[in-house]
Amino acid sequence: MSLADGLHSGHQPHAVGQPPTRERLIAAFTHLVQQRGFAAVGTAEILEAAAAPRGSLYHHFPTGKSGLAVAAVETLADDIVDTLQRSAGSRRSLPDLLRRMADARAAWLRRTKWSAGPLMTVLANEAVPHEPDIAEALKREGEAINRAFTDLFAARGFPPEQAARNGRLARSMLDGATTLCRAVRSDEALRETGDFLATHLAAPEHDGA
Amino acid sequence: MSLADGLHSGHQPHAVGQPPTRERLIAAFTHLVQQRGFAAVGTAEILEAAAAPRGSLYHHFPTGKSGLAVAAVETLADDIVDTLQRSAGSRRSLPDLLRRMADARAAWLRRTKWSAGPLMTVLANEAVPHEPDIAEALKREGEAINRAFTDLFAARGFPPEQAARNGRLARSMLDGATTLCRAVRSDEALRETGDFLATHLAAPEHDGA
DNA sequence: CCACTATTGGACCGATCAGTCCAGAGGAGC
DNA sequence: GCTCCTCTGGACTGATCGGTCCAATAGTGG
Repeated sequence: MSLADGLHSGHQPHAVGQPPTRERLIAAFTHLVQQRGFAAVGTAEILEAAAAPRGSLYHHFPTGKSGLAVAAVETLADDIVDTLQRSAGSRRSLPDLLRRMADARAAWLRRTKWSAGPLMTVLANEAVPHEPDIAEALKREGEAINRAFTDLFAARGFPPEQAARNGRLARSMLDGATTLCRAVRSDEALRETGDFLATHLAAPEHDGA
Repeated sequence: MSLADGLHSGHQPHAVGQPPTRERLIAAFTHLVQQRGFAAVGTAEILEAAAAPRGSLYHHFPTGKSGLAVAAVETLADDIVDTLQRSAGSRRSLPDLLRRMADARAAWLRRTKWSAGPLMTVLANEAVPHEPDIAEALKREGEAINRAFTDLFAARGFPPEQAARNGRLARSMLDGATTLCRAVRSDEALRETGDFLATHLAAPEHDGA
């Protein structure tokens, strides 16, 4: 339901080489909200960035801005889960994979000059109490991502319970370090987190619970 | 410069038993922004919660909402640093202290029904790129908190470099778990993080860097 | 070629936004 | 008691907000 579902009936009147309006809206929303947050980004700005008229937004997302947010969260979470599944099936070692995740985030922060944060983290910090649809999407997709992390650890030989725990820990450590790095404008915490994940979370545990 | 600095000259015309306007504004701002974010909270709402007229806001904070945010960040960070310093001087063990921090956050999230996040995390996720004053306050106060965490580890016998690293890791893990718990509306990740901090970060390291 | 429907384009709306301005209130120092 | 100055109270403003509405457009199946 998230990608290229336009095959149930004809009619894709967008210029070739350009993604259809719905996807341009999602991309523009994601980009802007990652930088400035949900409430601070107006629909006019999203529309302009997506080069779409106002009517299109409310055609594709009848519930408006919050519907767009839900779609953006779903799209992004699908991407993340896909990437994690591909990682789980790859031949790389777990320490290597975890360190690469931290490195990738650090590189992203540096590239964007610390101006962008992870979409779901950004939304979780402002939309939880008063936007039920977004809160539900965050919960649902967040759990899906946690499951993908769990599978990653399980595929490397961790027993189910430990895999689930370490998956949650890895995710929250990466997100926490990302936010801290953003606040302090330094990638130090992410580099340390990568090291720490690789050396302390990646090997099946010796001690008990 | 942050508390009870009204002694340079007379004139505190507020009703006894009620904090002065400036502090009521900071408290109202902090409370509201922790729940819904900086951009989503309007000045009118802050004013109403603080029972203050509009003129007072721009009297105490000539730069308006962002000046209020800076003061709120400074006030809160001072509190956090104080608490950490008191912890460092206490007789409690480091594992105990770390676990208590995680527990305290979990209890707070449960009490607020997952509707509140840490002020600095909330602001870091929306205000960094386009509000230079707030960004600077977050950087400055964030580093002060990191230093307080460092001192806590150093006071328990960690060599300086390890203390700094573990301090940053502890902070980012706590913040990351808090955000994740908020998104998923469960305190599981925070409880696991408390355990993990206590068992893996609290004892001076055996292995090299 | 004729509906039909999905999509676009944009005018328009009331509400709300952050911020300005200034007239007083009222304690403090002389 | 007069002056001074901090602080309050609130009317006001232009801009912008998210959302509604509908006419025009343009592919598609019949």
